[in-house]
Amino acid sequence: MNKVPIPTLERLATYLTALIELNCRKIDTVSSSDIEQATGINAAQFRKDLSYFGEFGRPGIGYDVEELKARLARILKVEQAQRVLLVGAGNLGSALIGFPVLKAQNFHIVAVFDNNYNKIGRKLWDLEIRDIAELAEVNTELQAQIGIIAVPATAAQQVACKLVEAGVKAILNFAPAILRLPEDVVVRNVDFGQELAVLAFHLTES
Amino acid sequence: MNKVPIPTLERLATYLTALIELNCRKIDTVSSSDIEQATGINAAQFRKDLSYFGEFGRPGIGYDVEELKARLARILKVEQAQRVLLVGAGNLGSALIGFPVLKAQNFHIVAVFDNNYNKIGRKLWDLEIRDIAELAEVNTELQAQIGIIAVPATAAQQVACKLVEAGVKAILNFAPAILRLPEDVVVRNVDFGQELAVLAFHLTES
DNA sequence: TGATGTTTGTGCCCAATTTCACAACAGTAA
DNA sequence: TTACTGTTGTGAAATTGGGCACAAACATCA
Ligand SMILES: NC(=O)c1ccc[n+]([C@@H]2O[C@H](COP(=O)([O-])OP(=O)(O)OC[C@H]3O[C@@H](n4cnc5c(N)ncnc54)[C@H](O)[C@@H]3O)[C@@H](O)[C@H]2O)c1
Ligand SMILES: NC(=O)c1ccc[n+]([C@@H]2O[C@H](COP(=O)([O-])OP(=O)(O)OC[C@H]3O[C@@H](n4cnc5c(N)ncnc54)[C@H](O)[C@@H]3O)[C@@H](O)[C@H]2O)c1
Repeated sequence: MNKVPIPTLERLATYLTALIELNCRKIDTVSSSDIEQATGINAAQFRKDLSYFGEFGRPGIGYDVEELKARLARILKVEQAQRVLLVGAGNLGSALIGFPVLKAQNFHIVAVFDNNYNKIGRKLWDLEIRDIAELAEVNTELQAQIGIIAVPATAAQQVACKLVEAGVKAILNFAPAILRLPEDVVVRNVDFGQELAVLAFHLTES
Repeated sequence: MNKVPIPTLERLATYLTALIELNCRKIDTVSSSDIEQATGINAAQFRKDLSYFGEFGRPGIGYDVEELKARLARILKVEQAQRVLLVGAGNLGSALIGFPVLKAQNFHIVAVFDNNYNKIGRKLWDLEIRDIAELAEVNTELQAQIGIIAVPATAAQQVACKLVEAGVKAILNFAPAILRLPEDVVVRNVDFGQELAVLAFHLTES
């Protein structure tokens, strides 16, 4: 169970989203082909992905939606609310805080930090923007393990270090910068420019 | 040159970003290991990626930054400005419009659409929010080939169809929905919840 | 009970991608 | 010229990931 491919993890999240949806629609059993229908991911792929974590379904029947949902949530560590720190109360940071889907998936942004004294103390939705200098201190109490970086690229490395000092073990980085951090900290980068570039490649000459 | 792996394309965008940066710093020649240094991507990987598109460097010397930058931009179709349509003038849409990095990478958001009559006609930064009903008409003039979907998941499919009708060939979709579109339309999905889930997986029990 | 139809879990193979390793090339210096 | 250092481009090996296909498990119904 130690060697789970990253693509598998990404798909698990997709399955979970689909299951939450199905659960809302009072559907209580699904087959792997139902999942393919709902997510576009190959049914065999789905079964293989699950097989990394044991057995989940019953041959001839399928999967219990409620149970599968619970087990996937457990695997992805979101059975209980995951606390998340956000650094950077700019355009993107504001959008993230006002993004209800995150909470629905059990990721709770519990604090926002910035270094701009015009912003510190103000409210962003229902959260007060705090001084980045207080990050470590605040997190001794909150004990969040996940951090989101939404500051300019030039400040990203510095902010990442502060997050790590504060005990954060996983970082979602929106700044176009590569972060150099200890081995045991997991980083994922999101780069919109990169996404657009891949799209543009497929276009014919304009 | 017909079968370029997607991961290669993603990395090309990263190289280009790094080269723009290096160019600004007046560095005129780089080796593949300099690129590894700057991007974290293995030097051999870099050379192999380039090899899909011909020869770029000189043995013993390295690569001319200016030239490589220009050639990558050409490959990724961003030598000239790429026009982009945005649908959804909400939290995320606003953040995207106020995001200068896109323009620096030559992606120009040239029109914003919404279906909320309280928003239509208002300005978002320097762009006027237009009625989604005008999408096709507006694009007969603009001829944008790329569209961004930043509307709720429930409206995503419908908006996608409208974009395609308007001539868009590539879509960046931020809504957590799977889009069913003609074969010749390229789609990339961005899902923050998924990114966070992959991060959370690596955490120890909280 | 047995026959029939579904659906899972997974061994196995193939395709895609990454990494290695080295010949070929370019410069430099004696 | 020769020797030496540095660096590319690329076949070939290694690794990784995806999907088929089938035995085994379960339900249903006569
Ligand atoms: N706006 C977008 O749609 C978008 C999209 C993708 C990526 N990004 C990236 O996300 C990051 C933020 O983008 P944005 O548009 O929100 O920028 P922004 O300028 O609106 O906000 C950045 C915020 O970070 C704060 N900040 C700067 N340095 C800081 C530091 N050292 N410590 C704490 N806070 C600091 C600023 O005060 C500001 O509030 C950038 O790196 C950008 O490239 C933005
Ligand atoms: N806010 C975020 O940080 C964030 C992050 C990732 C993904 N997303 C996704 O992006 C999408 C937009 O998020 P948001 O936070 O900006 O939401 P939002 O509610 O702030 O904005 C959505 C906008 O879309 C418009 N709209 C709705 N239906 C439409 C239609 N049929 N045609 C045209 N316009 C329509 C609405 O009027 C509104 O202005 C959602 O799918 C969300 O899940 C948001």
